[in-house]
Amino acid sequence: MAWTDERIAQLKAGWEGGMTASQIAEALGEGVSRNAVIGKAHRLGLESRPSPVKGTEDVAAAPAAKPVATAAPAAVVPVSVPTVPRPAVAKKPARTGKAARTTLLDLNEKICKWPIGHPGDADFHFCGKSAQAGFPYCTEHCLVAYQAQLPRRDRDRRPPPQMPGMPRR
DNA sequence: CCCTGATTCGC
DNA sequence: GCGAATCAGG
Repeated sequence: MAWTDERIAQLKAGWEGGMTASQIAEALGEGVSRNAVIGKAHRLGLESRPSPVKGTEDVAAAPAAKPVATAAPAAVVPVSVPTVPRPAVAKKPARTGKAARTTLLDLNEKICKWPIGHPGDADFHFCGKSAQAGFPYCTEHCLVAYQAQLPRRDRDRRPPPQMPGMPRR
């Protein structure tokens, strides 16, 4: 897939907004690897977000003039917001703002689909953490979703509440 | 094992 | 220019 202006803008927005390379790759859609994102980010000169592995050192070496550029990117990205349905992700955590929420459009096999809140509510979203391989949820929510069977005598045998209009078995 | 970004290098 | 493979680390 080609790096159109729009996709580059999306990449920049994500990168500067603090999304990880793989998150950006997922947001950009199928066929985009995190390597592609990182490679492109570097070629764009967007470089050097503190890598967990590379030292953001500068300890005694730097003579004071290191402003610790971690300050908020201020007004990040108006991007070129199209008037048409956007494929995914319009998130910009805005650093100090609220966390990026995972919407329906962000979901894929690798993302925890545990719902947070109620559908229809403005703030309804999904867990969004990395799903356990082979499961629809992250480890935390797998623990909730998949529980070991209790011994029969310990189990609550009352029938579950019946929803109105639900067919009876 | 999961993940992170960085770098290399054949295409 | 692109990105898979690899590296190096959490």
